[in-house]
Amino acid sequence: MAASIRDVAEAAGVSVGTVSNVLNRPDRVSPATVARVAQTIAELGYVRNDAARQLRAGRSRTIGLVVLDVRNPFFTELARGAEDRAAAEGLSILLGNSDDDPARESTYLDLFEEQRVHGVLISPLGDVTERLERLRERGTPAVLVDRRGEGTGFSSVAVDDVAGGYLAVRHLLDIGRRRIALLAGPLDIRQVADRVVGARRAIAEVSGSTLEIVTAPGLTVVDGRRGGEEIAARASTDRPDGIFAVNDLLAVGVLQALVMTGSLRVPDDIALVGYDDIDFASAAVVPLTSVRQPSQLIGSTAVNLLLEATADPSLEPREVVFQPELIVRASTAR
Amino acid sequence: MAASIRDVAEAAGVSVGTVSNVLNRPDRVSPATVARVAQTIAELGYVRNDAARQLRAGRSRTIGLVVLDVRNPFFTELARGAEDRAAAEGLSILLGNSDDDPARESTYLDLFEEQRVHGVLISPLGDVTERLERLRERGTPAVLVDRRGEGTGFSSVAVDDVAGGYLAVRHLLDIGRRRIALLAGPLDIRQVADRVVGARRAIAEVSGSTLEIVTAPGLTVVDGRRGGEEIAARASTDRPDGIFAVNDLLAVGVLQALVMTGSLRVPDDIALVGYDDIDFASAAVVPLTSVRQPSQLIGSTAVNLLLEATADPSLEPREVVFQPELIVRASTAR
DNA sequence: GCGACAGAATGAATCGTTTCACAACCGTAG
DNA sequence: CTACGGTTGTGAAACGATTCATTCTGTCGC
Repeated sequence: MAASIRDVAEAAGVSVGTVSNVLNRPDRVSPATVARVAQTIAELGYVRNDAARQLRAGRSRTIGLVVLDVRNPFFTELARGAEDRAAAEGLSILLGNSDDDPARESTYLDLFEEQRVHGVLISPLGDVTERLERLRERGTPAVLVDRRGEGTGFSSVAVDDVAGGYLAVRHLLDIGRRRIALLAGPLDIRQVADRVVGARRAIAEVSGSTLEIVTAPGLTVVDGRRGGEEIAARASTDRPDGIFAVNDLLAVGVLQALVMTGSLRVPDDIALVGYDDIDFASAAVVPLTSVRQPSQLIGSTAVNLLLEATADPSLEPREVVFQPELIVRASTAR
Repeated sequence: MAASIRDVAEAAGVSVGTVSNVLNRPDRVSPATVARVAQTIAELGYVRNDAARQLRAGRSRTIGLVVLDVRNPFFTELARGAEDRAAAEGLSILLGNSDDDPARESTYLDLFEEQRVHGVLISPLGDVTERLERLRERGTPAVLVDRRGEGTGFSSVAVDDVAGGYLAVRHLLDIGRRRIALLAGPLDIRQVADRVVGARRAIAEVSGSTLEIVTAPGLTVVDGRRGGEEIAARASTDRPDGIFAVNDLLAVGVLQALVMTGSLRVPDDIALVGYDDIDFASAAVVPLTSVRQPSQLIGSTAVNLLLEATADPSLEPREVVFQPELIVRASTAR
């Protein structure tokens, strides 16, 4: 039904090989022939069949990316960074959303394996190193994103969450706050735990400062609101003068709780710092100071590492760690 | 390097055809042979090569989906609905984000065409009907999402935005509000215009009610805040007692502006209705009444229409239109 | 006028799977 | 004992692009 390279060859009066050369190495073909073939391609509406191409090449021109949650702007930005970088190499991104479900993660890896994907970028959930090793034996490299490679033997791109936690709390201390509350999510999430470590480090540097850790069951706005309400209800002597919420959703919740009291002002009574710098952070009632991660850069860097590994599989794995950046807004501005 | 079906056949002492049958129609093979082949497949770590499969089949087992904006929860939910439905048919979803850029949209269509995708779901941006017709001639059906098919000859799945606008304003009238302000985004966005039409219809039904249209330059929280500030600054005689914002981001902005005045209360002084029912709507300072669209259902229905069209390409195109649903929360509760 | 040579074009082999016409085998009914 | 139907299994022919060794063509130098 659809025109194949053979049809084009016949119509243009050349061999299939020549048509292929026009498509892939036009410099090896005389300009006149290139023109003629291009013409018939247009006339016949010929479109290359990627499956045949892949079969011959042994691998596809697609990079598989598995993220924990597509609804999280951090990951969509990351995906965007990866996509743009990949496009520059003529590769495309197949985006999978594991949605915090190991079964879904595994299904995507199966799919990628059957597709003989060019490489895999993954922000791993379950224990996938075994799977990834199998892929590597097959010649498909993998790069971990938003997670240190550590002893896994894979390259990785991550953000220094310890530094991020430090930045946030150090900033609160720098503007004169001393009684800091840290609103954390589940401490078994590595990112959360690291940010707490960083916060402790900052506190240790300033004598007379104290850190109180309040844990929330999740990382949503509602969780944040609960935490904020608890804090707002305290006697003023028992209240912190600075709060670091380990992500922006929590911070937004805290902000809502404080604003609703009508008496506590941000930042005058309590200064507030969030994490992730999502769009909502700058659009909150009181624009939120937050710690920004270079999400697009993480994505593009991950693709770079992947390309490196493709070019030379014997290369030692590399661990790239980016430093987060503090974005100061009204919620901590004096 | 990687084991092929031929290697499996040799190792198991059967023909390639038999291995293929074990994989695709195990009922045609004796149980003993199935077991033996399955065993060697496991031993050799054989994984089917999808490219070869596709080449033979003439089309891939993937559905291409192009959305306007992956960061919009409406579309990620839609994608999720499509994905789940597709998975049930053994198909997977290739997700493309056009990001309001016709060039990106076009690039994705190129990619899908080269991949001989099973079908295309698209929430179109530029004029793509010509492209889609070409795909259809090739045997690749397409379904439009979040947009009426109208005279295009393609099936479509959309939401009745006129009804949505009507629902929102009718609700404000039902709770006794009469001076309604409608905070709109750019009126050349079809969805926005339709919601305005629906709002007018509701107003026309209740004598003594008035509708004032305030247009914002965009659809973000910041735009909403500006609009809200303008309204809050008015003399009380000139102030509406109900506001319908054409999306939740605008509504959140309005809410922030009203709350910040400290004197205007929601819903006592002004009731507020949003649109889309994003997560933030229920998590706002005052939980937001909103109009919900069945996003997952739209996605799964779109896949259904696609499968229909695949099964019988001569079928007349169908237009499915879903009705939105009003979710009442505190921002309008008496 | 001849050989050499570069540039251009050819066409067959190959990638790994599915499919389908056919062969082999087995048990059973006549 | 044979013929027959049904089940299993076989193997070769596609699918469409790329690649590479080979052939062809024309030009140039001597």
